Amino acid sequence: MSGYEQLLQALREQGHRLTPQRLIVLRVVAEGGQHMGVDEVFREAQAAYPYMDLATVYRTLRLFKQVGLVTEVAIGDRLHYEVTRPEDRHHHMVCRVCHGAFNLSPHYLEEFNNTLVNEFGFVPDLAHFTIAGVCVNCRAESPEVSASLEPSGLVLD
Amino acid sequence: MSGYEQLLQALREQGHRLTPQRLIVLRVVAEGGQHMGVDEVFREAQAAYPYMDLATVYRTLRLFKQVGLVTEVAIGDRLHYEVTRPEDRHHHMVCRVCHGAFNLSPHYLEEFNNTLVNEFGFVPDLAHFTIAGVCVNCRAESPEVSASLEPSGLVLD
DNA sequence: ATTGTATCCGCAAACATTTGCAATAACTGG
DNA sequence: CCAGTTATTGCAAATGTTTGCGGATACAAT
Repeated sequence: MSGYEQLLQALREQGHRLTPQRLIVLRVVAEGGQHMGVDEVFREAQAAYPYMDLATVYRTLRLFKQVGLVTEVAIGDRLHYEVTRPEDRHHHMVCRVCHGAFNLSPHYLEEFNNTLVNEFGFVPDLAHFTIAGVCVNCRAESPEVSASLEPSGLVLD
Repeated sequence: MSGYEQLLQALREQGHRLTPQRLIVLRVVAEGGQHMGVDEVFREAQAAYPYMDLATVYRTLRLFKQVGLVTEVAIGDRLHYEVTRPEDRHHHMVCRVCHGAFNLSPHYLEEFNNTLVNEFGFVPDLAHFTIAGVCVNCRAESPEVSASLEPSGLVLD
């Protein structure tokens, strides 16, 4: 058993089945490198297996996300996916001006996490999350942007 | 000029027009009290003005969100809206088990905000944001939930 | 008031995502 | 290795959301 099958074994332990379609989707997302949109995943998956259905891609990505195999990132109102690598857990800072994505070490959220647990007994899902804002570069180029726009809400499922 | 028109004046200052449809949508969201879904807003708005169109509701809510008049909250994968009241800014903690929504004072995020600005020059949109997790009650009832599920990603636009 | 102009609306069509269902195939236990 | 059980798939239809466009209308300037 090599490559991604190892990852997928985690699925079986949660009562899910290891199908060729799922293997394909995971490989596509993994090899896609950069964050991939649903349509991109579908195209590549279909190339590898012509009968692949869009609904299957949606269902598979949702499953992977629930199980934690992939991480969902919203970049410029489109959803993207990347495989979750336990060794380099990180959060994303996405610039709403240039749509650039930056990584953020989990360390910065630990304190916040502890506060919520201690004060409210609320255990937040902080494993991978994305935070919108304006990056240094874009602030430098157009200083008014960061002040003018009322920020949109931060959302998760 | 009474009530919500005052709020809507902010629109005009940003070059948008103050239409009766927008007035209605804002009033519906405001009087809806609790976070309202798109369909609920549509139904009530249509009751007040039969020609109201779903597309208009979508467009209006998107505009209001951009301008900061309303805040978008994701509760159990459905989007909900509430009017932004400058006096009681707060964040949301949404339980992924019971879908209950709890308010969180901005105070808890200040430190985090400062860290991002100082360390990375990244100015996050933290005005209203939602964080998923498991609340005290649900943790008490089914202790395994909070541990078993790999959390889903946190997402924003 | 009247007119001009760009925004906005309502409608319909496009696009995106989810769901129901019957057939298929993965896993389990014998 | 085989049969039974149940999750999963592919397809099609339902549902949710966005977009194009011509006509309507809010706002500004006369």
